[in-house]
Amino acid sequence: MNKFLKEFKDRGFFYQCTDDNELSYLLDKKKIKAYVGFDCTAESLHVGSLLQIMCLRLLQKYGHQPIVLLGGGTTRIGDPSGKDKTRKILNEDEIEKNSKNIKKILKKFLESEDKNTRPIFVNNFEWLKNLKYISFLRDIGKHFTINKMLTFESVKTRLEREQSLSYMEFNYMILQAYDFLELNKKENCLLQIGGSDQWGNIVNGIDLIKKYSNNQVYGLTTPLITLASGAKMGKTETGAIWLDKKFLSPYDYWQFWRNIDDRDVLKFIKFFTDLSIENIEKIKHEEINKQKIILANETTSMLHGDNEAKKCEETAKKTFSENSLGSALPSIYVDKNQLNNLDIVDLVILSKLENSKSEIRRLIKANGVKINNKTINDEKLIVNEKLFEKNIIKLSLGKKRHIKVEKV
RNA sequence: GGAGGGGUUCCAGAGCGGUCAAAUGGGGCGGGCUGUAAACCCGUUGACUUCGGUCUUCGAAAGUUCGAAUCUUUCCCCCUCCA
Repeated sequence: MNKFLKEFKDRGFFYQCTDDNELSYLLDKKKIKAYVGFDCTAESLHVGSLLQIMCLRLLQKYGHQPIVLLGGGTTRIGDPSGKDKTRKILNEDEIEKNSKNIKKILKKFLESEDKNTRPIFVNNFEWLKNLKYISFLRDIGKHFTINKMLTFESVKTRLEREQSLSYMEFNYMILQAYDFLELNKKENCLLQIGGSDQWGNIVNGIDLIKKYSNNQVYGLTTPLITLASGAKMGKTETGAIWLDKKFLSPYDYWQFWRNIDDRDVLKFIKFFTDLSIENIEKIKHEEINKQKIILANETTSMLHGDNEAKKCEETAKKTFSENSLGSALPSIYVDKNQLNNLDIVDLVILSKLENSKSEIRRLIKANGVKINNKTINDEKLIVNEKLFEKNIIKLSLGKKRHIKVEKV
């Protein structure tokens, strides 16, 4: 088997392929270009997209060139796959802003000195915006049959549940197929990789290319990742695990990985780090918490850099083992003039760790709020100078939520 | 087109005129145990509060009543069966 494909499988990335053997043969024979599409529905990607990013890194490792397709055009339509409702349509400015920011994030993972593996960024709005309806129907539309389109999972479920599917959304799969065709023509892209929910869309593109230009291209999908607890990857109770530090601090990102369920750790090390399979075999025998720290360090340094990852580890050690403060712990700032006018409940509100005063009062009653590691029992405690140590307060909610309060 | 069943707090799901901010389970949060894990145990889980209470919630609106999640009317949405 081709080496890339072998590692792809060894790491657990593999779910389905349109033609295993042929693809393996092709990859042995030449360096190819392969693409993954990213939605621009939010300003940042979250860890739910991380597996796809890792796929592209793996391609680079074996000398292939990744194409990143930003869905600036298709996001204007909205992918109905896996959704039971039409989602709200974003306006053009938002989509533009999102695609720029997403590109910035992806660069952190994919930037390369080698021009043969340097990522090619494209935005499908470039070609979708100029489509002429009549000629599009004649050239592209004729290759699609409604009969077949109706059998696709995304369409079928909507129809079965009598949830409306607009004609606009119905066209999404055609546009995605067209993207592949366009990339095949422009860049000679031969492979599309995506999550298992994208299978239908990918196959459509392959069929279209076959019919349109008689070229053979391939599709490869990754499994849907579920956590040992049964929850979906990337969404926690407190919110999505964003990749942009504007939305989630490196420290919190590090903590997310540090807190992964025991049963998921090795799987995730394979998924989300660059450590070699042989190396991972050795790590297997390490103590579980050490494994988690490796996972957290590797993932954080890939996104935020080595230095930041080290700071996070150090901060975690200080916070949890030494009851002190580390540099990576997120801070909030309190104006000197506000002191004495602020009670403990207000302070927690300011910290954004909680946003309900009732909840904070409840927490205080349950011994869940600490200042400088001392449990607070008085919900009316006034925040004054005395609480600060060198202009800093360590504010804790429960065992895991900590923040620095700095006086300015 | 005809006949029924239903929309309840984050989710599932009870309540069917006052004792209902609404049973129970799940999830979340806090505490305990531990390893910043899982499992388990305990507590808690609408908002605000001067801790006396106050305000908003049971698909939407209007009504009956001293009093409505519970009754009536209209509307919206889902499900099942028959044609």
